[in-house]
Amino acid sequence: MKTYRQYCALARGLDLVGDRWTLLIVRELLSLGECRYSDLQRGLPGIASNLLAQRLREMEDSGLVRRTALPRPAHATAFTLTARGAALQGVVREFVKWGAPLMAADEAQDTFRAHWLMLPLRGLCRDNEPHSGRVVVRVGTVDDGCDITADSGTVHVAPSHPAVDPVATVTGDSAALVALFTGQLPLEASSSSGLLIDGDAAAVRRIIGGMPTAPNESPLNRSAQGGPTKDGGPR
Amino acid sequence: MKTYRQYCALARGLDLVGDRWTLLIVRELLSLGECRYSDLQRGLPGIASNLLAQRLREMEDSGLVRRTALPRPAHATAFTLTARGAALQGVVREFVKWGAPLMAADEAQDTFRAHWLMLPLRGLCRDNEPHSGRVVVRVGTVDDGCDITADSGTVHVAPSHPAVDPVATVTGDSAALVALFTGQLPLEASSSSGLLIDGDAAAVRRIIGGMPTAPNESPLNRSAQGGPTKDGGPR
DNA sequence: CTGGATCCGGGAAGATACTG
DNA sequence: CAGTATCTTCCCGGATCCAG
Repeated sequence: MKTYRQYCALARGLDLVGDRWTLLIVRELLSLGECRYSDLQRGLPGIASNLLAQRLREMEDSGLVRRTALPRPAHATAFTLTARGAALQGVVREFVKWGAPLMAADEAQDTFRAHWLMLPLRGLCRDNEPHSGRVVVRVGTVDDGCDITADSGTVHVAPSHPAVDPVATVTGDSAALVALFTGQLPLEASSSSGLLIDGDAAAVRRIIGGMPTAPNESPLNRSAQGGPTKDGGPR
Repeated sequence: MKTYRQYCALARGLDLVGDRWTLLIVRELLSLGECRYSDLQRGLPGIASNLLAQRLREMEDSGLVRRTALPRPAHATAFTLTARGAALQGVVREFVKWGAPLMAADEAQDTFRAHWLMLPLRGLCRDNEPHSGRVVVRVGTVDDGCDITADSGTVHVAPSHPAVDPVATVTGDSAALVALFTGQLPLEASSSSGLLIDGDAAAVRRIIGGMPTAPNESPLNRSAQGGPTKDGGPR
């Protein structure tokens, strides 16, 4: 992208990550961690192959991404965020918060990947049974999804891992998934709304952020960092 | 911009504000409040006239900007952020924090407007004499700058206003201004660093965030929301 | 004077095919 | 698997012109 040539922190930031697709690449690396080229392609439907290669090169040059060679298979490469790249988390988090209301509109032709829910889910999920032991709930599949681990009050959201055996798996329609985790769709109504809950439904209930949706405010707007938020909400 | 066609809050957010110049227009409206077309042109050096008009139309269509007719002069228009547009403050704030380290590199040919400092300054300034009465320090000029008001512990940063008579005015080299307010340039050294302080230097000292710069962390990285400042946002 | 519209050249993005 | 090559399309940038 052409630089704005403005001595301004916002403009200089946009000089680096304002290009089309760049922030979505950051989303993938922030969610999935270390990625192969083909992982990124799968997580970024619609991107042209040459563009992905070009962006990765630019991001490497500007110190946001690190490229490492994998031992096997041959010609395998891994892409990771540098500390500087990972520092974009705050930007992405605010963007997700701001964009949350846009998820209400259901453009049917939009593609969906279950692992895109990871970033919002990190702010949405709670352990409603802080005195119970470890359970894992999977959203999506092994190939595309995430494992939500609740353990004595803490919650962790990680990419689906084959070695993990979840006690419950939630799959189904994208809009219904969002509605479920934002509390707009009660768990009981899930089966009639394009959602399939396989396994221990109680485990699913345990991790769903239970707060009732205030009018005009999506739960996605809560701080994704947890803790005693003094946040005054969006201004 | 072409939509990403992804059912993801980040992607949908970028569909609306990911276009070139859009977030910089938000910066102007967030800093300055109500703006005329020509105000925006002055604050966005480098933008083509047609592009500014097109962006404003798009932002109006997507509910980020409101256009109102001014009584005089004839055919004068005012552009303002809607609540939804102003809600981008969090995104912009995080972007400014992330971009702060990029201000160290001094690309001499980058243009500079003093009012671009307003957003960072809202997080940077403190009232170091909470028991003193109201003083106003101007950074920049009446035409392009901001008035920093300290009053019994609170700080407000507003666009320069002709009716205001500051007790001190700080002007000078852009990099030196940044260094001064990030605490990297002591006030005493200012005169030899391309900075001109006109008036009551003690008032300037009063509002400068005094913390010594920790290694690897710019003071710009402090939360811009911090403290009990019931900041009502722009305007 | 303010707030645009119009035209055009260059370059970035998009689509697809191909390769070490 | 991880890209490159090539072609097309369309957005951006710069200049100029125009209506109220």
